[in-house]
Amino acid sequence: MEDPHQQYNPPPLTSQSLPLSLPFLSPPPPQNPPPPPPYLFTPSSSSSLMTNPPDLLDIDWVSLLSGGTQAAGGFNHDQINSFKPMAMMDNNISGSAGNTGADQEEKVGVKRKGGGKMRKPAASRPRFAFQTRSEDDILDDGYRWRKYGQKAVKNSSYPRSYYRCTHHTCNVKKQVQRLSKDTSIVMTTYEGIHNHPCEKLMETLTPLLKQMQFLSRF
DNA sequence: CGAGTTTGACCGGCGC
DNA sequence: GCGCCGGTCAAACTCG
Repeated sequence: MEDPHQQYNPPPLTSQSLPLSLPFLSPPPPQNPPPPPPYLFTPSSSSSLMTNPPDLLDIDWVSLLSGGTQAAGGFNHDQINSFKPMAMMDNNISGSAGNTGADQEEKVGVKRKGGGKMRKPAASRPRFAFQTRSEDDILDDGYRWRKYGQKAVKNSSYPRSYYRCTHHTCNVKKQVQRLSKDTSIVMTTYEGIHNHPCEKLMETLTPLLKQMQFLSRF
């Protein structure tokens, strides 16, 4: 099948062209009612989304994304070549069988070996795909991931790797695949929204916070 | 020893 | 119905 990712060839990423809010970087704020979907680029139609995201150009996305240093949980944005918002693409991301969008907690009880896809009807989770120009397949986004699978993909000489967020309450997944057409580019697809703070961010901040708490007692 | 990776098996959806 | 394919599971393995 066609690689749907090829349908959109975003321009090289500049400091002006990153999405405002990324679900895998920003846990949903404690609001009530729940916050709007994390993908803030909401074009009038999904067809225009891929070709010309209109609302992305006047914001310093890199600053927003990186949150300071990479060690503090931001991307190494030098790596980021381009992005493609997948949230509107729903079941279009990969696979002739469509994507699962399956929440594990949505399982219908039956446990079996080898899994297979647990489909979740209609309402799929937000998805984002990034193209990064990097020799490393793994983009350091500040979260911790555990690999749970790897598959050779048709029409691609490189396997696709499957990762899950290691946080016990978090169900975010990502897929990583190097493009066979341009082997310097890695396509990373995120699925879902982290419901916890960035691990590295917390690692960085925790000592600082403790020190602040200690000092504030005086 | 726990956490993470590897890898073959398994499953469901889709096209024919 | 069958085969293909993508996604997931889980046992075995590796690593720190």
